[in-house]
Amino acid sequence: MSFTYEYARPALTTDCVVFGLDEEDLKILLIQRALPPFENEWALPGGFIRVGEDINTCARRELEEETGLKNVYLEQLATIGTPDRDPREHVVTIAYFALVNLIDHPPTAATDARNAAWFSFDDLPPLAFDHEKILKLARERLRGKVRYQPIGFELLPKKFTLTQLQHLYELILEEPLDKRNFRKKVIKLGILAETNEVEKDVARRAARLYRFDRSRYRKLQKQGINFEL
Amino acid sequence: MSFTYEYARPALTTDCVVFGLDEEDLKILLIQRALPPFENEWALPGGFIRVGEDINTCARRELEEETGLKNVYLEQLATIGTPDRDPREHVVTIAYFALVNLIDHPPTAATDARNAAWFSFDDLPPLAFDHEKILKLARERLRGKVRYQPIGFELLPKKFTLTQLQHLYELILEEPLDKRNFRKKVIKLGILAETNEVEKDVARRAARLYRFDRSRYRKLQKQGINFEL
DNA sequence: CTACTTAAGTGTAAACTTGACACTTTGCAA
DNA sequence: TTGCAAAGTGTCAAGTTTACACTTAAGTAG
Repeated sequence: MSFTYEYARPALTTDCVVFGLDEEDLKILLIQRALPPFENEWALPGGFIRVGEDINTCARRELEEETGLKNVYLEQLATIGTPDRDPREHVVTIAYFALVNLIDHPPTAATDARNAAWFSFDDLPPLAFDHEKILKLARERLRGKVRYQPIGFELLPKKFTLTQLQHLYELILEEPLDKRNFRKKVIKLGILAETNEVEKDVARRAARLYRFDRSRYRKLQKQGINFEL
Repeated sequence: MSFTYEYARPALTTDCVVFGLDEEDLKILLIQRALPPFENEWALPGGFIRVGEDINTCARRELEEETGLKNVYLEQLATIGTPDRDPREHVVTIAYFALVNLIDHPPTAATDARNAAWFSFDDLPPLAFDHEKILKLARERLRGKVRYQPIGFELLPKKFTLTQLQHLYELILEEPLDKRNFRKKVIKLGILAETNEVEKDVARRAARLYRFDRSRYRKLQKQGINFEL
């Protein structure tokens, strides 16, 4: 079967930059391509949009098919339509970025048999197409986003310590933050709720666990905050 | 001539929300459709992407073809791909927003023979497709943008008064600002250069004219600012 | 059971920023 | 010359930001 149109059309894809946080680092989820072009090279998960399919649905579908991830936080990043970005033909791609909690979605769960793997942002393999450019764009967006929207719900486990949260911000902003000032500021935002649990299995004083206050978090996500430190 | 593909493809268009500032109001540039669907209705300027054409180039080309505007400030807004947004078939559109100075591009220049016209944002005709939704999205983006990027270069004439600049901010934010505080804040940003000219032909004390310091302006546009008032 | 290690947790003061607020000056026109 | 309309200007109190260091708690090793 084939499809005929009066005018030539570029092909349309979605690609997804998935950020995950583990104990140590901010990571990116990549898949290894099974087919040419760029066979065996690493690439962002993504694929062709089907007619009649909403583009956000497509991004989620491709993500699940290729990496097993679902129900992730997904946001449109940009659309890239440079004519020569795919050697086959003119392919326009809608880039997304996703935030997932690597502790609930550990590397193994996504990796098995699917050839998907998590990479540290600053230890990436060469990437297919212009995916490195898209990845950098996503990285910048994340850095920008953190200044006017709360981030963390999506990347951290349900319960976490203030140190973990600070560490996340330091990874995103790539600068050290002052512990006391960070705590003052983040507590004043009112998005955190103290639990009466503490960390387990640590060879030192255990830190108190917090969780996000979902409704307040969503509200500030809409309103915008001002987070500089 | 026709083009055949193995899989069905959505069509791809660009649409552009053009904001213009005149003495009184923030305006939007619309065109009246010559062909079905939505014949004779008002719509955002835009059209189909050609194979081999970069998408940003397409947005500029369509804007110039339909409205005569060129060399405007253009930024990607979002890509919308709801399958039923066009009654003919699945059309994915890449929405842009543009900022132009209505004093240098007066309505007449764009309107002549082309059926393009400027409308006040809160006095719009019914719009074709989902263009009203796109327009609202652009309006929100503009309101958000103003808080972390300097805006004005693109919308104001070369030389302008502080009152004009304040008026622009009041239009975008839809709230009145305090004159003294506004001036203090905007001057401290360091993006303004005093000229030694004043307004002409006003029946009152003439205000001093300012212009933007281009390099400082661009720098802050990249770095981001924090503008709340 | 003591000492050590490691990170948790906590407060203050100075500098700076924000926000509220009202009167005088200027230039033209009547 | 008087009136009008908008330009232009400063201060103070409240709140925010920033820099900075020691004590507490919990587990581990000797």
